[in-house]
Amino acid sequence: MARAAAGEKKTTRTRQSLDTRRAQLIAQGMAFFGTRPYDTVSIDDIAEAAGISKGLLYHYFPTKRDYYAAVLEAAAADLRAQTLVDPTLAPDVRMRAGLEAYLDFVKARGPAYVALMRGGIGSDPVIAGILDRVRGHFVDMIVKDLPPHARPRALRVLLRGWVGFVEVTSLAWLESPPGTITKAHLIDTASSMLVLLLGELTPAGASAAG
Amino acid sequence: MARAAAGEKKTTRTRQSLDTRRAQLIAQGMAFFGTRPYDTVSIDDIAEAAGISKGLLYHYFPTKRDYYAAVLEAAAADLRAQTLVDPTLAPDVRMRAGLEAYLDFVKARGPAYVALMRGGIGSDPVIAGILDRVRGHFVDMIVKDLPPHARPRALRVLLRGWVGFVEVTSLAWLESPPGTITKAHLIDTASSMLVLLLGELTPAGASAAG
DNA sequence: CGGGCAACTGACTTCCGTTCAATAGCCCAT
DNA sequence: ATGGGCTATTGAACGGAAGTCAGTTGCCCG
Repeated sequence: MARAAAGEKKTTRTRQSLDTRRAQLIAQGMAFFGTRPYDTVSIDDIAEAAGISKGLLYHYFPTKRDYYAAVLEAAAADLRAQTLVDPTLAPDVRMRAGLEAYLDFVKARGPAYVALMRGGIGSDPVIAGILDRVRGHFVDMIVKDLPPHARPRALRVLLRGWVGFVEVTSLAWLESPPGTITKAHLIDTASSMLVLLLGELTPAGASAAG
Repeated sequence: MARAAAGEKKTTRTRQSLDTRRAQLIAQGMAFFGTRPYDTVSIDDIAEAAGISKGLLYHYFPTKRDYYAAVLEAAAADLRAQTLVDPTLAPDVRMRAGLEAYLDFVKARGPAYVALMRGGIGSDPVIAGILDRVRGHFVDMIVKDLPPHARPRALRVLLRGWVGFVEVTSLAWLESPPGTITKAHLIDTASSMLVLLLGELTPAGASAAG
């Protein structure tokens, strides 16, 4: 109601399309949540940085947690998109290409990626689900190239472990001083590990049968 | 001030030693943070469950985050203690024993362990540091048994990855329907992976020399 | 037994997530 | 072009939770 000293930037109210605004807010969220822990980022911070009122954020996301989940989901989609490789390539070449794309992605996004993918809010089922699906996606990519397996579920557990191996080495690589280990070495080792892991599984060597 | 209707349970105030109370609060925190996400647990909840006033909790921990960190640290110490193995055993036997102890621990603690170790508050350096140190501890255990390596830092990055492999497979195992994969199979595979990983490193095979 | 140290309390402040009635930019029918 | 309506947008208000502090009381030690 204080209409007195208007005329300065009262009419700055710019109406945006739903998708545009949503995209802006998600980008804003990536910047914040990639830098600071969830509970230290306030809705006011985000609203101010985005140049909108706090209320508007709730027009797009029902809750702070939902907002965070949306941001994380976007980051996950980004990762998936960035690690797509030409499906016509031979499986082993494709795997190395995917691995390289993954490492490039991690390096390019740096700490923000680390922060987001480390999980944000532990033990929230929705959040954990998003991260699980990212790992599941990579497992799918690998399984797609494999001949049918006698124990698909066991296979998936172990492949998920391999994805964990890649994740953790990536983070360690990112945080290690330069010269500690090369990207090529990482790709070589991860590839070998996958080959060896699959080799462990296909023969009758797997002891735990029945 | 309002001393009027006293006499009921006003004198319930029991004075505890610092260590006792602290231990109680940490146990209480494990129960809460193992079940619910960080930001849905209020100090009031914990205080009420512990039968103390909110103010007292701040007498022991300067901040909710510090409290959380202390709880996580305790959980980590617990894990370390539970996975100690007889150092006189042969290295390979010791490794399998450690692996088994780890899996037993995960199984026994179940979801609470998962929730805590998944990180609670993403991107908080203190929290991340605690989890990093747990992984580092396991890497230390492995490295201790190894002959000196030409590239110790690269070795540690990859061993850290192996620990990640074990972590992720453990969680996948825990959450998978029974019969998916046996503990013995997991131990076999993880052991093989470690042997193979070390085999990849020792020979001149590592392409990326420097 | 009484004095004092430290555990303990509870009320208070501040800040943050969430709600909602009111407002105003933009598109469309006329 | 214009005015009406749909909805993006606002800002103020509410409840609740983190953190503070001056005061209180259990307990040990002389």
